[in-house]
Amino acid sequence: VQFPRAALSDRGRARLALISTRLRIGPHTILYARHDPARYIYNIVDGMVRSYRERPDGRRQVLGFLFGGDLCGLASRGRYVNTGETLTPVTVFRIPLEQLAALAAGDASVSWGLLCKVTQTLREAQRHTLLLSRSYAPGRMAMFLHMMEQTYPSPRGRIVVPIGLADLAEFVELPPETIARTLVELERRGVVAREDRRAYRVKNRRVFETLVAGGHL
Amino acid sequence: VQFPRAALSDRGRARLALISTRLRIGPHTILYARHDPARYIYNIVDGMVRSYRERPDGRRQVLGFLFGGDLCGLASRGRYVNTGETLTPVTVFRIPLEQLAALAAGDASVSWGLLCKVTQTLREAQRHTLLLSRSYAPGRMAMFLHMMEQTYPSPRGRIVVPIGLADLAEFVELPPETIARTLVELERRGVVAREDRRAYRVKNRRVFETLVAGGHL
DNA sequence: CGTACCTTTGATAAGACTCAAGACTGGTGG
DNA sequence: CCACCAGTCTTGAGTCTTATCAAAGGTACG
Repeated sequence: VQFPRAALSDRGRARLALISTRLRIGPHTILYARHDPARYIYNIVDGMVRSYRERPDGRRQVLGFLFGGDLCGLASRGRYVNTGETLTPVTVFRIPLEQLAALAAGDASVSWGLLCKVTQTLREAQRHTLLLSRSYAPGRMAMFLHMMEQTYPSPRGRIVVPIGLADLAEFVELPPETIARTLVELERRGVVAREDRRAYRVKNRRVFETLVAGGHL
Repeated sequence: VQFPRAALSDRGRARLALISTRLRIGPHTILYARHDPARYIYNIVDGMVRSYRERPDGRRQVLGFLFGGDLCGLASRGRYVNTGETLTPVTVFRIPLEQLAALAAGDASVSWGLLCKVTQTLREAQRHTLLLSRSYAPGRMAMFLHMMEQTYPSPRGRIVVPIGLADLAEFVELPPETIARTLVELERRGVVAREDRRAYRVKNRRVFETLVAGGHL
């Protein structure tokens, strides 16, 4: 599937606006929780949200990072399947699920728009799968940076990672120690440079791409 | 998002039937290839399809296994993003993308139906992510069996794995040697038993669940 | 019966995880 | 302005798992 990034019709957009609420939310706030009755879905305008599940051992399994333009709050049989938590300050449109369903059932342009969004989310999920499939830590980190570079564009080749090491660790599914070590290693080898505590720059694009593609240092 | 598994309206279903073609396809056949112009999407009726990408080093990165009821042939900007290949003999509905788009743009029930399918695919992708996030091999294998058990139901607790070791290896992203070793180990510990070359049975459900949940042997 | 492929086993080395301690940061209050 | 504190990040040493290479055992098919 997919599909022109066909915009909503004006009428559809107007109707959506009628039922949705714009909210500003602080960092590290739960938007919705797994197993809770799903009443809203969220369309992110700006900021970074993570979607995760709790594991029996208390650790978190991160399913994805979501950014402006993404939809979150997926549900199955009326319950949220994941938990959504803001990482940075976030602006969202909160859309009541029932009204949305009613709207979408009658307006093809609305359900079409939703379809495009979900499709996009699916592609994100597959990128994440790709990331996890790289078992070599430097490769996985390179892929993460590559992902941030594309998803969260920033001027002049700066790669901004607006989150802490622990959050990052859960996303890439490596212990924080390994992350730190690996970043130091990448820096030592001249592949990337650290501009700022939370910003990097690719110094050797060739080696970087090799790592992303699956090569070893 | 998600959404009653709302059936298509009868009218929508009839229209879909008009434009789609039912095909039977042999095993190990390419349905569609990454980067090719996307002309069709496929609704699987029966059989098993894998969606993958080629890596620069020639190995395959499997994005998912697809079964009856799943939709495949996702595209972006008019090109397939993954390659779809049958593993077993497969029955599919082949639906021309352009006609589908036209239909969905006008018929909310059709685009709604698509939305449900894609949402389901997304959940599958997230299950796969969950699988890969388990870095401990026995845990990953347990999770794979668990997944096959749910997705591909079979009588009396038999877990059928209708594919070869090499294909399996690409899906779970472990070398075939590790798979073999791990399965032998699981058997030796009495967690699962091998009924047949390609069918297993859980012998110790408690330990099995522990592994799925993230515990170690 | 032989051959080709798939699966299993073995030995080795590389890499990642764990636990633990040390450095750094940013923010607080004296 | 400085000292302190809590949290975050980095480094170190050792253990364990897994990847890799190589070869033997099995199986299916001609």
